[in-house]
Parts: sequence; structure tokens; C-alpha cells
Amino acid sequence: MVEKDYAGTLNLPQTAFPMRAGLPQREPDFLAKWQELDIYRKMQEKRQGQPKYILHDGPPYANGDIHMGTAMNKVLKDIIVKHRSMLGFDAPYVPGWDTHGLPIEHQVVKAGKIKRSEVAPVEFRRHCRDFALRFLDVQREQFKRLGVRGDWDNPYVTLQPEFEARQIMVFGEMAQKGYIYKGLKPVHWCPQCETALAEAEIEYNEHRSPSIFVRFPVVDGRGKLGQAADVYLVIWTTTPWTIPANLAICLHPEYSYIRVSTPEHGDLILAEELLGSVIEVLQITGYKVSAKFKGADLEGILYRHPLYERISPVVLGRHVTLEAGTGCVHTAPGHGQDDYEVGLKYGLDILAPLDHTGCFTGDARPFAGLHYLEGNKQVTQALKDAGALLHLSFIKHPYPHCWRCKEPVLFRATEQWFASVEGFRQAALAAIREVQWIPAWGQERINNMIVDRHDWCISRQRVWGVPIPIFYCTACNQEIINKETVQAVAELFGKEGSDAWFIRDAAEILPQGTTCPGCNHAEFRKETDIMDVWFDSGSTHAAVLETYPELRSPADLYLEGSDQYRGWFQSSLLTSVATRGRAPYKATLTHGWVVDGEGKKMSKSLGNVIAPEQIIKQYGADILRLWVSSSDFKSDVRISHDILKQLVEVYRKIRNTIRYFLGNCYDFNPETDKIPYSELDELDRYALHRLQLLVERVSRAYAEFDLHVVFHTIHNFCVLEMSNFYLDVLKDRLYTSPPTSQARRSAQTAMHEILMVLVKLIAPVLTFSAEEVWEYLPGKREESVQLADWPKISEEYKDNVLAARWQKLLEYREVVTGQLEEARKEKLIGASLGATLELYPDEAAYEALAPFMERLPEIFLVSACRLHEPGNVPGVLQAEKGLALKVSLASGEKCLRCWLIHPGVGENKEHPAICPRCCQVVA
RNA sequence: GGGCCCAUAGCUCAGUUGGCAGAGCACUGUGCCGAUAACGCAGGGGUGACUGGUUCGAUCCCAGUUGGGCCCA
Repeated sequence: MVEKDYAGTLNLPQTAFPMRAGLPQREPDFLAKWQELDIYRKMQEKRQGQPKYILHDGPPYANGDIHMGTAMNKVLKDIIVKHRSMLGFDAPYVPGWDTHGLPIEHQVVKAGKIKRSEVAPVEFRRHCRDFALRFLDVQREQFKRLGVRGDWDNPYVTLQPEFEARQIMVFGEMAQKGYIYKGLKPVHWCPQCETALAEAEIEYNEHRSPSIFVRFPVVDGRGKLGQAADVYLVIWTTTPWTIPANLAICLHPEYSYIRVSTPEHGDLILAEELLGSVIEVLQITGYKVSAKFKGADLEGILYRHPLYERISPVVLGRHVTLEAGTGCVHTAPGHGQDDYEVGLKYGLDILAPLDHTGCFTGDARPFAGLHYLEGNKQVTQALKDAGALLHLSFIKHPYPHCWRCKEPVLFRATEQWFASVEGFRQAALAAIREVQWIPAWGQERINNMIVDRHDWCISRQRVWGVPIPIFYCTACNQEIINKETVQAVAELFGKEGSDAWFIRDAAEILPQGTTCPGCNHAEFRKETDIMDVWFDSGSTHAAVLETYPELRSPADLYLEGSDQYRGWFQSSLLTSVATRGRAPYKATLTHGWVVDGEGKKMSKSLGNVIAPEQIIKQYGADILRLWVSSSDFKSDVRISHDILKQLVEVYRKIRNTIRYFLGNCYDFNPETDKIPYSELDELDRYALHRLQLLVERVSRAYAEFDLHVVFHTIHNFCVLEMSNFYLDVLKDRLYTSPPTSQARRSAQTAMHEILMVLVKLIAPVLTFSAEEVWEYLPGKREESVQLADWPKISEEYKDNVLAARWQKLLEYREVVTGQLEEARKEKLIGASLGATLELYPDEAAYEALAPFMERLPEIFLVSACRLHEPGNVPGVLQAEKGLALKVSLASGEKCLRCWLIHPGVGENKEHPAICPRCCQVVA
């Protein structure tokens, strides 16, 4: 007789859902689907009227392709927004871009053709604008490709007229409150080009400079020096022209200073460690160290300027080094960054007696009108004449030069606009305490920063940005900014954009009849500085959150990299506190930085850069998204090809688990075939119980932004609960039972439920794959998984008593699988179905196993199993966890249909190759 | 130099009134061949960065060192 092919009588899994994902090829199809569906708008409509959850997008800078950091940031936002919207929140996501600023100016210049000095500001700005908008488009496509859902057609852009208008109003409000003032601050200045230079516009080249040692006579030792006559502080500098601007001498508080008596120069004060080198340079022969001090002890001593009748103090600063010089640092707050900082601290004047061409002003009396390089010589000569010059030589050293004209630059204090952080520091600190900082240490970090930070210099001597909306009276030079002028500028920008500032005269901009409150004059000129770009992005809470009808301020969440404590978190906080009296966010969440497999930062020179595009092309965006969810992003996140390969494996496991569910639900219609919970097989009820625990844990993890917990929990569920146990045990029932039997329908009911839940739990992360699964599901459902509701925890499905029984059983299952493996090693059996078990339990094991007596073979995947009464362990057997067992070859023939070995195989004449159970099914 | 943070198996992570270190993946072995470029079972693998201190006892508390990250200087 011909052996029948019983495979055809089984209910084997069937599905068109591909095992291999082919993400790089398939993902674009889903992007097209979402586009077609207009998924963002659909979601907005669906959640209309629900409680809002506002995640406010921090604008990336539109000057290049996205990198892993921006990709991670956007994916995190997307995961959170998608989760919140599935949960039922109205969670709009309006992406934005930061489009002004120096880096774009630079790239426009570097790109060629345009020379800033040769084109009108408006034309240069047009190029900058085109450049920014071009990269905005590039980035928008890249973000979309990552699967990020948002209002891509209506993003906010800092160069939009409406945005600029709002920003002007924020600035105006701050000015109204008296927080905006004009001050002096040193900047790199090119006297040839007559312009300020940014750090990035400086090149360091070799330069020959004079090197002078100068002594400053102490006039008041404040009792700290003992006898103070004929005592001098010795400084060293390579810029003699800054000597007229000397307003202090700075010592390091911790260093040791000495008083050296010399025959030639009187008593000199300098750092102990530099004594040797100074003695050598000055060629001092006989000297004696007569006293020693700590730098901090000398604070407040007064000295006289050798060229002027000016008394100045000794101050302290930690920037003082012992690398060269004397340890006593000549300090001219108008001509150096450190000097400026120290000057602020001690309330020194910011003196910079040089005009924009590099010539001395009247403040430098005898040198007025001299170019500063000529000044070098004259000042040195004057010092010599005054007996203050101890030594002159020349050195070659790196010195900043202008990138354009290649000439040396100088550091010069110029007038700039500042926001007085001091004016609202306490309010800012109070606002910080009202915000939830995640992780919690963020609060301390930003708090420290705000405590320490000095006033915010808002001026930039640039053109690509929002102009500072201030006018000056051409007669008396008084600055004009008030409600009316701000209103006028804002309205103008709202209509024409900030280009109008560069096109129109002050008279055209100002309201008719504006006169100077100081002198009644009616002609004005415009401020030429623009605002720091941080003011742009710092204004989004006003320009975006408060203007888009679907948004509101404060936002629920700002989510950015940890560099933004200094950046956007802070600039937003400052403008918001200054104008609204509170933070613009209820919570901030920070992520760390993307580093390589060794924890090193990515850099071109190290060659360890991985680009998002590369990952998408090779693995797909879902793998990148899975990577984002896999590690704890609150500290730095590593990425490498090995890590990606590992994630591909995890992805496969999840995908295949789901595929198995799909394959076994091919003939299941949830509307008609579902079995009521009370009639479900208890194994299926146990699975549903475990599913509830999964939903609980995963939901909590999403809510608390612990995405790596989501990742591990779902993965473990797929591996441990499903693949290793539930699905393995279920196979027999699914395959061999009659297709519509209660037993099989029960399993399918549970599987379908698990499938539905699982696809939703992964949807925020594996946004493409979840959508793909969604299309293969049986039964009615929303058009997109994104429009589905988040799984609810079903109390009905939770059965702790039942679960406890099964859990106990599972402990003994481990003992059994262990012994089966032993038997396999001894070549006694191959597949576990080839085995039969004799179980010898102790009391506890018996109690655990007995309730499952009938179905132990099913649970252990063996052909037969006999549970003996407790306490009868044959001597040769060893118990583990109170369970001893004997594995032997099952007796009987293997049923060709269900593959169990059964003594009854052969009894049926019509079906001699299958077991009685299968006979019944086939009959 | 300062502020903040990180350091548990090759990888990603668990592990709180401090009490003999866990999971998954990867790896190795093996079974199956009706989830099949899948699935099961088993095994090896950690001086918990390092050095001290507190404690009867520390991965967990304290100090320092080293390496790494962000932001300042």
C-alpha cells in the first residue's frame, strides 16, 4: 500500500509575510503608503479634542546632511510621539529648522563665487537663504526616510517672516523690561578689513612680535608686603600696544610668588617657579629672595601705571599659567578674552583705546592717531624712558591672522548688545526648579551654568540673521527702542522678512513722526549688528508654540542632546523667563552622544564615522530605529557594525516570531472564530496572562522613556515566553487538531490576541515593519497601525493563581529538558518526541506536576510520560530540584502524521501509519 | 583647569533597606528538518576599570586614580 502523505491533513502555517525583510527595498513602499494616507493629518484628526502632548522639536541647523546624532534625536522624538498618540493623546509634531548664522555664511563663501565684501548684504543673504533652504529639503527627506512622522509640509523655519516677527517681539519685550543693554566686549578685529571676525575666521600663522618685560611700581602694599617702597610687579607681554589699556595685573591665587631684591631694578615680584628664567633673561647678577607669598595673599595691592597717573589693582585669575613670562599677567580688559572676564569680575573698565582702523584714540593720550604697530615701538620707547622697561627682544610665535587679508588681527572691545542675565537670574533659577529634568542630574548641571553665566552677548557683526531692532538718533546718538518701534519692525518683518532692514531706510521703517526723546531730532540710523542665532532658536516657544493652533506653551517635553544644556535648553529658558516668567517646557529629556564601538567620539580623522544613510542602505531604517531603542540613550550610545549585526539578529527573532503567529492565523477570523476567555485552554490563558505583564512593563517603559527596557522586554518575551515555550508546545495542537476544533481555535484566539498586542507594542520603534505586519493581519482594523489604539491591560486576562501553577511547572520543565539533552548526548534519543519519561518527584514536585498529569507529554514535547507517586526514586537516579527522571526510548511506532510515538500506530486498517488520535481527525 | 556624566560576560542591558553576580544576543556543542537563509536543547564565558577606605561582609556607600563623553575655560 502506498504511504499516504499526511502532511496535507495538517494545519501547517501559511503566510505570504516574507521571512526576509528586505527593509532597504521595502521601506519606501510604506513611506508612499503614509504619504498617500496623509498619515500625519489623519492622526491629528483622530485625536482632535484629546488631551495634548506637546513634544517641541529643537531645530537642527540646516547646513549639511544629517549624522547619527541627529538621526537618533529625531527617531527618539518619533518613537515618543507615536507612542503618545497611540495612547490617545493629541500629539502633534511640528519639525523645525535653524537657518541663520555664521556657519551658513561660511559655507556660502567657501562654496565659491560669492565674496561677501563684493556683494550687497541683501544679495549675500539671498545666497545664505538658498543654501539653508536647500539643506532643509535634504534633511527633510532624510528624516522622512527614517520613518519620522510629522507635519513635514508645514515646518517652522527661523527665516520665515512670521518667525522673525515673533523673534523681534521677544527681543522687544526683553528691552521693555530693561534686560537689554549696550556694553563693551572684545572681539577679534581686522583693522585692514575693518570688521569683526569670528573664531572660525581666524588663522594662526607665525608672527614676529616684540617681547617686553615691564615693571609696575607698587604704591600700596595693603600691609601685605611689609616695606613697600621700591617694589615692582613684573609683567611680560608680546603686545606693547596694549600697555596703555592696562588696568590690572593678574596673579594665580594658588601659585607661589616671591619678592626678589635686585641691585639693578629694585625689589621685583614674580612667580617663584619662573625666577630662574626671568633672572636669565634680565641678566640679573646678584639677587636675594626676601619674601614669599601665595598669589591669593597679594590680591588688592595697588600699583601705578608707568605711563599714566593711574592706580590699578592686583587681581586673581585661574587662567594665569607658568609656561612663560613672570606669572604676573598684564591685564587689559578691552584687549583680551581672559582679561575681559577678570575685568567683569572685578568691575574694571573695558578700556580699548583703538579705533576700527587700529589707530589709538584720544584715550591713549600721547599715542593718539598712531597705528597700533607703530604704537608698539612708541610705547616701548616710552616705557624705556620711564625706566619701566626691563628687557626687549623679539620672538616668533603663532599669532591670529585674518583669513581674508592674511594680516595680523587684534583683540579689541567694541560696543555690543547684551541681555542682562543678572536681571532675571533668580527667576531663571526658580524656573529651573519647576521643570522635570530627565535624567535628574540635568537640573544640577543647568543650575550651575545659570549661576555662573555672565550676561548674554546678543550682538553679532554679521549679516545672515535677524537684525537687532534698534535705531540711533543721528544727532545725539541716543538709541531708540520702544513698543512702537518694535511693533513697526515686527510688522514689517512679518510682511517682508528681515531683508527689509537692509533694504529700507530707518525713516521708512519707523512710525511717522518718531522723534528722539533726547533731542527731538527726527533722523535715525539702524543698528548694524544682528542677533546671535541662539536667540533665534531660543525664541521658538514664542514663535512656534504660541502661534501654531495645535501647539501650546509650555511644551510637555524638549528632547535634545546633552550639549543643549548650554544651547537650546538654556537660550529658550532665558528668553522665556525674561518675557514669560517661566520655563517654556515642563520637562526636558537629554540623550548622550553617539560614539563608536570603543566609546570614542566619531571623527573623520579617526575614520570611525558611520552615516545614517549607510545603515539605511545596508540594513534599513528599522534597524537604525531598533538600535536607537536598544541602548540606554541617557548616557553615550555606541554604534559599530558588530552592534548592528547583533540588532539584525534581534530583528529577525521578532520578525520570525510574528511571522509564526501570522502563519498560524491564516484560517482564523477573529470576528467569528474567537473562543470566549472562560473556555480557553488554560495554557492559552497563561499565555494571555503573560501578555498582560508584557503590556504593563512595556507601557511603563515607554512612559518613562526607558526605551531599552522596551527593547529587552519585547525581545525576551519573543524568545523566552513565546519561541522557547509557548509556541513550541502549541505546535502539536495547532498542526494536528481539526482546523476548526475548539482546541485549535483556542490557541488561535490567544495567538491572535498576542499578535495584535505585539504589533502595536513594536509600532513606535519598528515603524515600517509593524506597518508591514499590519497589512497581513486577519480581521478588521484601522488603515495603519499608527492609527490603532495602544493595548490596554485586560484585568480579565490576569490570573495570578493560574500563573503561579504554570510557573512552578516551568521550573521542572527545565529539569526535564536538561535530562533530555543528556539522553541526546548518549545517543539514546534524537528529537525529544522519541522519548518517554518516568518521573520520580518529591512531594513538592509531585504537587506541582500532578495537576498537569494528562498533558505532561505535550508540555515536555515527549511521546509519553508517567508521573510516579512521590518518594519512590529508584536508587540509580539523581534528583534535581526534587525531581528525578528516567528517559527512555518511547515504545511503539512513530505516527507519520503527528510524529508522536504511539503503541496504537498500526491498529487502524485504513490508516496503518498513524496513531489513534490522528485517525480520528483524518476519518 | 572647572561643571556634569559614564565604566557589570565579546555585545546590549538587569540587578536599592550593601549578603555566594543575572538575561538575551554572539560563541561552542547538539537535535530537528512540518516557523527551514527558520526552530528547539545544552554548555563555556565576568580580578564587577583600577587603588584605598567604611563594614562581619560592597557591584551597590566614601575618597582617589585611569579611560571615555558633553559643556565651559
